[in-house]
Amino acid sequence: MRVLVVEDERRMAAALQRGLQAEGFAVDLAHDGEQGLHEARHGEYDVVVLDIMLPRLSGYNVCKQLRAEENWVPILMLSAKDGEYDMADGLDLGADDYLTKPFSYVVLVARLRALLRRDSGRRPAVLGAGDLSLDPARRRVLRGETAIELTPREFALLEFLMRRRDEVVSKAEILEHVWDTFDTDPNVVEVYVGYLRRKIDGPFGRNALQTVRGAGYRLAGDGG
Amino acid sequence: MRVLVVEDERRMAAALQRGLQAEGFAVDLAHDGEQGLHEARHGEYDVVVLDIMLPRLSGYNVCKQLRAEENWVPILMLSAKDGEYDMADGLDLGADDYLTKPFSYVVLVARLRALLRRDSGRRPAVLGAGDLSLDPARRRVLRGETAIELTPREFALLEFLMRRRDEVVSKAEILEHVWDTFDTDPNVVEVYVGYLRRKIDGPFGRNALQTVRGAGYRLAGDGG
DNA sequence: CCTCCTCCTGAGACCTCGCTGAGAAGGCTG
DNA sequence: CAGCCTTCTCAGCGAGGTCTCAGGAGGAGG
Repeated sequence: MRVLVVEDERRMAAALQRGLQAEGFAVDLAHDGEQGLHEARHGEYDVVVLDIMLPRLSGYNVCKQLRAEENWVPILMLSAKDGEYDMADGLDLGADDYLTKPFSYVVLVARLRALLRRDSGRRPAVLGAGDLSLDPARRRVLRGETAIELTPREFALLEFLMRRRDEVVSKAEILEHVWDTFDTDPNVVEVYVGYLRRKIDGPFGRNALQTVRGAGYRLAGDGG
Repeated sequence: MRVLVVEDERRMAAALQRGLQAEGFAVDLAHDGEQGLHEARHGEYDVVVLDIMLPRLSGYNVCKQLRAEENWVPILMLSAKDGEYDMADGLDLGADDYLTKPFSYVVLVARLRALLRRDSGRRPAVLGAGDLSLDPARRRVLRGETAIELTPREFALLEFLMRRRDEVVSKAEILEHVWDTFDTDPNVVEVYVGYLRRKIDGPFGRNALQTVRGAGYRLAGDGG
């Protein structure tokens, strides 16, 4: 899941970046309104966290501009408590949610998750593929009744594949969303696909995670 | 435990915040009905204290709206003595308890604790996990028959984990709910988990409080 | 059948995360 | 003020997780 954080205050931006990355998000930063608008337009983000008080172009205007361009990426606005802007205005302009500073970090994460859930047509809380199931909130994976232990990286990879089950996803795409880089050796994806297979395919070789030569990987919707 | 206080009168709001914080609650404020509704919807509160007389949207309507949305967070209503609304109306609308102003601060805390204890009537007064039990009201912890002495911080941590037993909770979440901060060094959580383990795992090493590397901690429902 | 290329995998280096003991700081009690 | 308790910080360590590398299997194309 890719998040764009538009925030001029460096310390706050860095703290958000670290925190969200720890939660498994891929985080990009923009430090003023113009840069933020540019990134939001061209990057493919699942959600944007947008401060209101920004140099060059206020978050208020960034939001207005994006909506005017028919860009409906979910936006969560941040405002200072005594801000000159009323938060209700923010919602009127097309923001999906707002938080007042100082806000709690866990609340931010919870609301981001809520936005992501809402946006994609009320995704079920638990992802499934055949008798394979993954619960992002509880961070749990089951094959039938038995739990499967995954490392953080393995979990992020499986979650990404399950969200796009039956689709072929390229290694570049996987690197971008799960590793948050694009110039890394794609071999690391192969290695982790290998790890995952050993864990999710169970004793008698299913084939949940298929290789599509020259194109990428596909997670079979029936779980193999 | 997180509390949302919706109260427009600044002095009263500030007093409640200070007082409840001293009791170990994490307190957020909202100053009008709309803001309160918004916060209650999106924040993850364990209980909401809701004044009836509010600008923009009455507490009465906030409560009605929340219940209409299937949001069952425990609500304690506050009303002025001569209010136009009857408390019975409040309870009809789905509030869980009410207090008439002027109320005694001690009574307020007691009722909040009561609400948390029953958690809208679905949870027992005493939290349990195997032969581990914790009584929030009496501030007492037992492993089987033998009492365990905990410091306030240790107790708060264990209570939080027991309320969410079997779930994986991140260090950030723990910091948020038990320490009421989010940019603190997470090491303090590790240290306190260590303290707790030494006290609750007993002489021959159970494993009630499990580490989920890269994700957080889980309190096993069977007590280890 | 041979060659090229993609993908798989075991080994191992490296680094991060979580645990722990030591102890400083602050508050409360006697 | 001394002694005790609680909270929190810090630094070192060990285990576990991540990633790189190189060799090999096997499909695709000639």
